Amino acid sequence: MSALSLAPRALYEEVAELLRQRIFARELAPGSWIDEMRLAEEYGISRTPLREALKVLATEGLVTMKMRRGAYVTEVNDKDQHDVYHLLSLLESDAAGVVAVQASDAELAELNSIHQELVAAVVNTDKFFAINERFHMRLLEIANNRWRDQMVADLRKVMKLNRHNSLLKSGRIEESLREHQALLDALLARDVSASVARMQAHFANGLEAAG
Amino acid sequence: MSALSLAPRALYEEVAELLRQRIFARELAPGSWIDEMRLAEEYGISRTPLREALKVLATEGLVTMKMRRGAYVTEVNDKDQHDVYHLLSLLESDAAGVVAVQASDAELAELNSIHQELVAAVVNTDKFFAINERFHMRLLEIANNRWRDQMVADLRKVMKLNRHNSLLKSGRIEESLREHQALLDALLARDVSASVARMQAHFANGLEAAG
DNA sequence: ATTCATAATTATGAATTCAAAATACTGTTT
DNA sequence: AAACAGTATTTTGAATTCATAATTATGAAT
Repeated sequence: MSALSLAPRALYEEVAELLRQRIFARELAPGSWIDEMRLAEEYGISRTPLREALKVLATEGLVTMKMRRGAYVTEVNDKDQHDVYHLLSLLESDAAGVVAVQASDAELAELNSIHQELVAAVVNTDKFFAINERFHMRLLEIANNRWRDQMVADLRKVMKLNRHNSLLKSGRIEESLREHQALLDALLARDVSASVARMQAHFANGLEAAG
Repeated sequence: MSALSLAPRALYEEVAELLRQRIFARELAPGSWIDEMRLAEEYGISRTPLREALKVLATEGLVTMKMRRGAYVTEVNDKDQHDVYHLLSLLESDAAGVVAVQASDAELAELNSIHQELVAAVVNTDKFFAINERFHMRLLEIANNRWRDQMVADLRKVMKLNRHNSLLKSGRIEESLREHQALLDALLARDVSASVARMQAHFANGLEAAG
């Protein structure tokens, strides 16, 4: 009904983001059919940009196109969940190794400062999650590989499809904090293999918690 | 002009594949503008499925969409080349480790038999390349992670954008064969860390050759 | 001749229209 | 009541049309 805000991004990008949010919120449930006409009308747009957005989501893996029967929200089973998590662990721990070697002192100091924020936010779960996310993202940025950034972003999106989506269980805050501290120590010591190992351990524990 | 063959795949997929081939063949050169109307007319289709295909390629990283000025073939600089290669090495060496653990004896035997074909094809460069590709692909399949398969496929596409695109220089055939042999030995011994290391070495040498 | 303003052209982004396939519905037969 | 055939409706996929932004061409002024 209501028109979308004037887009600095292309309309199909805007729509893709809206659909992602609805998929992550499970408003569009895994396995369910996506009603193009209904959504186009709801957003007050034509099917054309909506279908373009669906094709983008299909390439990202969030949506599955079935020939002559439209788009469906991808169902992510336990094995998929495990496989994706494995790749995230691989990519992010490699990034940690790169950061240990390549980061400037200023960049390491910045990671350290984000970590201090994390320590301070230990009482506030939501804030902790947000800062934790920022720490991981900033580490990736510092590792400076836009292709990995893209892949990690896509994989994290897929992880969000799962009900047990959080990469960080609320019961593990203190434990997670210790793991972060260990990672940071390794980074500041510029110890590559230790940095990789600490990040791997962080992920290994996270998966266990996620079941 | 001439219509496309009746598609078992969706038309936009078909078109995406045709465009990929033209991009890899540098008929559509890096940095160049993609003329929608011209291509649509050439393929005898409308702009609609062509534009859908372009959005898919944009999500894959082969094409860059510029707001209100259309699609451009992505330019891959030396750093991109290096970054992508790094990720391929990471993903495929991890896959080798997984295969060392998880593969059945029959699957390892199959890899061994492909390797024997490789040995036999050492005199025929084109054949060697093809079999080498098959070895890598089969190893990934055995590692059994469809998300990694997709990522590796996309990264290999990006590698092809570069002029020095081959993952295997012709001067390195014998050397490459020795690396494969070492990898296979590690796999057959089910030695995970050795398998990972051998695959990493294989990639490290390949990049050096690629300059 | 060069710069600038304006008009004409072209290309993009998105809506609309259309054809064909898939699905749902209806009524009949057993 | 269940199964089926045939029809109507819905939905997809793709072509066409349309509005607007960007580019190019034209011409006037310096």
